[in-house]
Amino acid sequence: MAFKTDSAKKYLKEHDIKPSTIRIKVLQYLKDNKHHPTVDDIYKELIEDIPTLSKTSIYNTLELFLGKNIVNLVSIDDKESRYDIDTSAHGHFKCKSCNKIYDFNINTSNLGEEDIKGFIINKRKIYYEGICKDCLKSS
Amino acid sequence: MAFKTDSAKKYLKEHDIKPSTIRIKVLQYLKDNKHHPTVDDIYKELIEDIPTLSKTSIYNTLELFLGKNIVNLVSIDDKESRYDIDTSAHGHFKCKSCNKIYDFNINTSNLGEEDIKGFIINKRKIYYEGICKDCLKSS
DNA sequence: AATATAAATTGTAACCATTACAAAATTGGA
DNA sequence: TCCAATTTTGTAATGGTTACAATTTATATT
Ligand SMILES: [Mn+2]
Ligand SMILES: [Mn+2]
Ligand SMILES: [Zn+2]
Ligand SMILES: [Zn+2]
Repeated sequence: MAFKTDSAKKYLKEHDIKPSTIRIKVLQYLKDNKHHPTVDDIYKELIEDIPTLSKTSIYNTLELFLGKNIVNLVSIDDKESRYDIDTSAHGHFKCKSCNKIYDFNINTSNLGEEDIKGFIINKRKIYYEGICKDCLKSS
Repeated sequence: MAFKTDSAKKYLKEHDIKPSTIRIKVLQYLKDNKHHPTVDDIYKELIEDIPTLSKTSIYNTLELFLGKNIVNLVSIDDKESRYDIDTSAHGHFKCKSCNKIYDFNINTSNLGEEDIKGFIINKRKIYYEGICKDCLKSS
């Protein structure tokens, strides 16, 4: 637990979120596990600490976080949603072999957005898929 | 029906797909309706022609088309999958107001993919969301 | 402290797109 | 025509997500 409870409380308050027990724990989990976890990943970990935890609470919390823009939804997986506490602009690469999701930096400024000039762009989602270096090496 | 039956047959054969009745109809629909339809969109239209049509057949056909790389999956909508017969490299913009999905050209060559150098990239999916020009005008 | 009110959390059922799978229908060749 | 392979259908199951009312917890008031 690298991300301390006090930091979590402060962070939530700064983003206009009342720091409840579950919100603090979810935020800590996201800050400590930046590997784009699913709802189930988070639930399975937190149920250890909070035996009464409901999966609905994880959904509620993430929905709240999304609304406050402190997490981003990563829909690179067709089955279940993933969540990313890193809201800086970056792309995601999913390896079809090991299923790992890699972050990579992007430079959208010269991507070329002439066709949608005059549109308001709120979110840019960049999803790549293929085979990662590690998997290529071991084959 | 701009895309003729004979052209559809030829196209399917060229891509190693046996041209069955349903496959031909689905391909024609996709060629004539490039607005990224859902399974239900396709089903609702084709059921008019083929009263015995099963929705499973649409799923089967699209799964086959995906495997043969003649359609792309567009996952910009969180609820249901969309399909695109245009497999050329382009991005998708979804307007949160009118829900229309726009195509736009991209230039991934200067997007910056240094972080995943050495990876095999099979697919690039670029999803934007925001408000389109038309919706901005009428508000 | 006790009470009242609001907010957070839980539990359960429903939703619904997608998948699994076996039965039925169709196709094409011998 | 007969047979086997392929295609298509119908139905049930799956599973992530959502709706929502009940319960619990936090906060404010007296
Ligand atoms: Mn990320
Ligand atoms: Mn498109
Ligand atoms: Zn890999
Ligand atoms: Zn619009």
